[in-house]
Formats: sequence, C-alpha cells, structure tokens
Amino acid sequence: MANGLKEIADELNLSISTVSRALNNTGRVSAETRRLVMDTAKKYNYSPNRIAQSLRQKKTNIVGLIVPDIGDYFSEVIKGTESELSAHNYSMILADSHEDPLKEANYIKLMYQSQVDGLMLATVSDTFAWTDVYESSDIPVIFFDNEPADLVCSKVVLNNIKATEIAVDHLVKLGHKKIALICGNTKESTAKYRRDGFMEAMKKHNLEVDQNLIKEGLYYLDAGYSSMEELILSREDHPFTAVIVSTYRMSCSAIHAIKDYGLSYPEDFSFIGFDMEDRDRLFSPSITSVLQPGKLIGKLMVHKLLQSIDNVELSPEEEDSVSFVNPVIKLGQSTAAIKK
Amino acid sequence: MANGLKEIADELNLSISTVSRALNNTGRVSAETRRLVMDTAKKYNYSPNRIAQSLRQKKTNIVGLIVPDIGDYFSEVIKGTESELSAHNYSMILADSHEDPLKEANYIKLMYQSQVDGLMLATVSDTFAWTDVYESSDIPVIFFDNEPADLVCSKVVLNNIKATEIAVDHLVKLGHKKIALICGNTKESTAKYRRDGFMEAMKKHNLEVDQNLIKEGLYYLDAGYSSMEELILSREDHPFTAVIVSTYRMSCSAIHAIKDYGLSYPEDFSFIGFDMEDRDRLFSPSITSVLQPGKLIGKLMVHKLLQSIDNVELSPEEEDSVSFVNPVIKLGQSTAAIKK
DNA sequence: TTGAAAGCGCTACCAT
DNA sequence: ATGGTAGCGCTTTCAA
Repeated sequence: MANGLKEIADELNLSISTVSRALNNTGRVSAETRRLVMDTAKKYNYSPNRIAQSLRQKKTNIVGLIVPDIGDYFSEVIKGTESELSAHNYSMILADSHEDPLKEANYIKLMYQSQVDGLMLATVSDTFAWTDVYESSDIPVIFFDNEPADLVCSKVVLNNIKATEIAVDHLVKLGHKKIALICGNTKESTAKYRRDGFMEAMKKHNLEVDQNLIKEGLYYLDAGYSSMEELILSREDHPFTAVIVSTYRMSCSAIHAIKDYGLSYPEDFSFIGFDMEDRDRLFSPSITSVLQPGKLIGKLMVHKLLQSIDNVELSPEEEDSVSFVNPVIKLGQSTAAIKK
Repeated sequence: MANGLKEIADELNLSISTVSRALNNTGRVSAETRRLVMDTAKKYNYSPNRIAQSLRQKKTNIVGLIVPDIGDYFSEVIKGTESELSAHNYSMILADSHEDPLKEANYIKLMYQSQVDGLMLATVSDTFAWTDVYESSDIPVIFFDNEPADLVCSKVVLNNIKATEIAVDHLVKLGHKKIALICGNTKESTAKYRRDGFMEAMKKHNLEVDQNLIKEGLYYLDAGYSSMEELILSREDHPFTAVIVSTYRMSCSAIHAIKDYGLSYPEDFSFIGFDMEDRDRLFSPSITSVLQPGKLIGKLMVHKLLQSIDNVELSPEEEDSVSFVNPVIKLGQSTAAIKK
C-alpha cells in the first residue's frame, strides 16, 4: 500500500507538488485539475501522512496532557480537554504520572521529543525542577491544579478562596455559626487558599473562628479520617454544627470516620464535601459539596493553549496569565438549617 | 534552538551518521567517540526528534485508544492501557467518541493518518462499516467492550457468561431460589451473553426460571428504572428474593426505582449490581456487584497489540483471537442469606 | 497553471 | 571506525 501523493501524481501524469496544492487548496490550481486530483484521491483512498506533514511544517497538531491520576475529577478535565481539542482539529497524547515527580519528568521529556505543539500539566513536583527544559523550549505550557512554586507561568486554576467561601455562605444562610474546617497541608497552594477563603468568609459574616475547629491534615493518606475523629472526640469542649472538608480524598475518609462513630449528617452536624459530584446520584443521604468544573477547566486550558500556539508572540501579560475558574456548590441532604 | 544531530556533529567534526550511531548504540563506534558524542549531546541538551525518527523508521511508537466515554469503567481501561504502554516505551493518543459512530469513524481515520502503530477500539457502531479501512490497512486493531458483529478480529472481552453466573452462584449460596434479572438489549452481544450466563447458572442449580422475572431493557436511558418498577409492581404474582442487574447504568437507575418505592436491600430483596466498584466506599449499604477488571483489560490489550506489532507475521489463530477476562464479584451488604 | 528541487531531522546502507 | 548519500512523505519556494 504505497498510498502517497506520488501514486496520484503518477496516475494523472501530474507532479507531486500540483497534487499537494490541489488537495490542500493552496496556491493556484485549475478547477479541472483539482477535480481530477480529488477524484483519484478518493479512488485510491488517499490518506495524508501526518508524520510527514508534521516534520515538514514543524507542527504536529498534537498536545500533551499529563495528569497525576486518571479518574475522578481528572477524568472530567481529560474529557473537557479532549472534546475541545478535537473540535479544533488537535489530538491529545495522554500520560499519567501516578503522582510520581520522576515519571512526570520523563513524560515531559517524551512530550518535547514528540514535538507536541503544547503541554498541559498538573504537576506533582513541589519544586518543579524542570524549569530548565520548560524555559529553554518555546512550546507553550499551561499548568492546572497544583501551581508550581516560584514559577511565573500560564495557569488555569480553581478560585480556591471562593471554593470555601461559598461553602461557608451556604452554612451561614442555614443559621450555622460554629463551623469546622478540615483542609489539606497548607504548604500546598490549594489548601492554603481554601483555608484563607474559609477565614475570610467567617470574618465577612462576623463569626468567630475557633482554631480548634480547624484541622490541617499534614499527611496524605488518612488525614481526613483522623481530623474528623479529633473533631468528634473534642466536641464537648469545642462544639460545632457543621464541617467543611476541602479535598475529595479527605471528604471520603471524613465520612468514614463519621460513620464509624455512629454519627450521621445532617442530624448530628451538617457536612459539606469537596468534589463529591456523585453524578449517578447513588449516595444517600446525598451530599452537599463544592465542585470544581473539571470540563470547563479542560476547555479553558485548550483555549489558552491554542491562543499561544497560533499567535507566536503574545504580550507578556497574556503570556503568563492566570485564569480563575469558579467553583459551584451542589446542594444535597447533608446540610440542614439549624434548629433555633 | 537548532537542537539537532548536526549541531553535535559540527562541534565534534564528525559526520551526522556517526553521531546517530553513537547515540543509538547501533553499528560500530569507538568507545572514545561514543563518550565524546554523549557528552556534547548532554551539553547541548540534545533531544531526538521523534517525528523525524517516526517518518524514517515508519514506526511512531504511538497507539490509539478510542473509547465511547471517558469515565467510570473506561477510566480504568485507560489507566491500565496507559501504564502498560508507557512501560514499553509507547505513548497513547486518546479519543472520546461520545457514543457517536460518526465521530468514531473520524477518529479512526485520524488515527490512521497519525500513523499509529496500533489501535484499541471500543466501537459504538453496530455495523462497524469501517471494515474497508480496517481491512485495507495492516496496522493491528484490538476491539474491546462491544464486539463488532460479523467481523473476525482480535478482541479482549469480559467473560460475560461467567459475569452473571457468579452472581447467581453467590445468591444460590445464600439460599435464594427466585432470582430476577435485568439485562440490556440482547441484540448486543454483551447483554445476550449475560442473559445466557444467568440461564445456564439457574439450570446448573436446578432452579426454575420465571420468564416474568427477566427484564430486557430495550431502551438505553431508563430501562433500569422501568424494569425494576415492573418487577416491584408485579411481585405479588411473580415473587422474587433477589435481583441481578447486568449493566452499570441500569444498576444505577434500578437503585433509584427501589428507593422511590420505599424499598431497601437486603431487607426486601437482595441486590447485585454491575460495575459498581465504589472504590471510595461511599455507598451505604455497600453494594454487592459484579466487576469488570478494567485495568487488566487495558493491560491485556496492550500485550496483544505489541505482540502483533513486533511479530510482523502471526499465525492466523493468534492474529484474530479472543481473550477472555474473568469478572470478579465484590461482596457488599446488599445481599443477604434468605430466612428459612 | 504547473513542475523541479530543496529540505524538515533522522536512519541505514554502502563505501572507504 | 567513520563518512557520504539516499530517502521516509510531504510542503514550499522558485522557475518555467
């Protein structure tokens, strides 16, 4: 199957260049010739070799996407990314770093070698030591989820401050005053901002913040569980009527703790989780949760990326800009108005 | 950044060919030269252009994966595929057909144009009319999930017969005799085999099958709901002590029906779902479910694919073979022993 | 309007 | 052990 331009050219006694121009509708070609070429192309089931095109044009129409884990919220991002890319005639190479900075580094290298036109990256490297590669190359990179410390770059991130703020707002509207927070390690930007958002919202509503009701889970694995446990065990001294958890994993394990202690929401206290989308509505009671619009994040990234790719030169303020995405709150049965 | 072989060659006054051989460790090169080349490559941060390599070698080390929907079970398949591919130095172009045969067709074309070395496809096209493309090309294709009708091809599929069989076995062990089944449209191979597995298992245990307890959901959307509804409403005449549902979507909507009618499992009857993995253990009561090992399916596909890619010629029986994957049953609280 | 030729970056063959 | 050269399939000048 030597299915190339040459075959068509030979058949019609034309040159390869003419055939190319006819097919791509570029340059001047007589209508007659064009038709002929199109017809034989169809006849031979011609299919352009994108690799050859890419090499010649120095453009692959492929972008890379590296996530720490395929599943949950990232599935949504992947989905949004994929459909938006495909609408613009791009394809996507997907890689899963499995939360491993070393793998991530290798994937980045691979992406560059593959000559992707752009890269979307949810980095898991605290230091993002690949700055050299990143900066020495001119292919645009968009970060999302984690923000690499000390690096000026393009990113699309959740408005994390608002994320906890809308949770507090909702609870306050229900009459809650003593609100607890379980958040991640505030050395990570997301956790920090989410805690800040909580603080600001409490202040906005003139509510006192009991430091004992703020649990910062330092360890990844079961921080949600132990934090919830601490809150439950000390609730005589430090009473609360509602809890907000600020990551998905912690929400899950906090729920396990609540069940293990024989408590339930909203009876014992109201509960607001994070990223508990439950699209198939299988939880009972359903859970009020702050949600990141994953698909939208994907779409936005693609937009920014394609803009960078198309306009070779962007103004600096556009080049390394941050796009914020608004969280939404999904109301469920796990939150209820407080009894006066 | 003219970061090519030429740069290194010029620096060392060597030919491009020698540099290439040194870097790829192919052909004879003096140890001395090798070291020198390696060093300057590192110095210039040389990164091979995979596009050029691909064009030259007629091999991209990229495979395509087309799924009907990114999420749920397919996320697992993607995950398994990705990690296995990456372990073998392949990358993956991922595409989401959104259950649309037309999109699927376009993606297939795109994959071929991209010169992928192989393709993995969960087709949504009943007819799989792309046989022409498929057969006229020599790149290997592996099907999974749906089996295209009337097409001899390589596939990796769940042992669907076993899937319902183990569900029946479990229920029989618990003392159930009157077991209902909700399955999909038996014109689709998966649904048909799952029903067959149910029948055979019942027969094996010498249990009578009440045809009224077998609901074949002909419509995609809410077949699970209405089927469950019918079972509930007619249970005076056609009593049952357990239900098996044979797809994920139907399991979800069947559960909704059960709740809407104020019933609960395992009190009113035992319930076995499909693909309800609930990895974060958030359902209560937890649900007994048949699971497809998505990651394993991904891994197996990659194995088969790479074998086809490496061994140019396979024996026909290996070429178009079917690999069966065993389902597993996850025990939860939705099934209980029957009270004598 | 068409064709010839160069060349994208690399590998692999054949000389030396 | 090394270099010259052809060529992968295509686009894109430049001439005709």
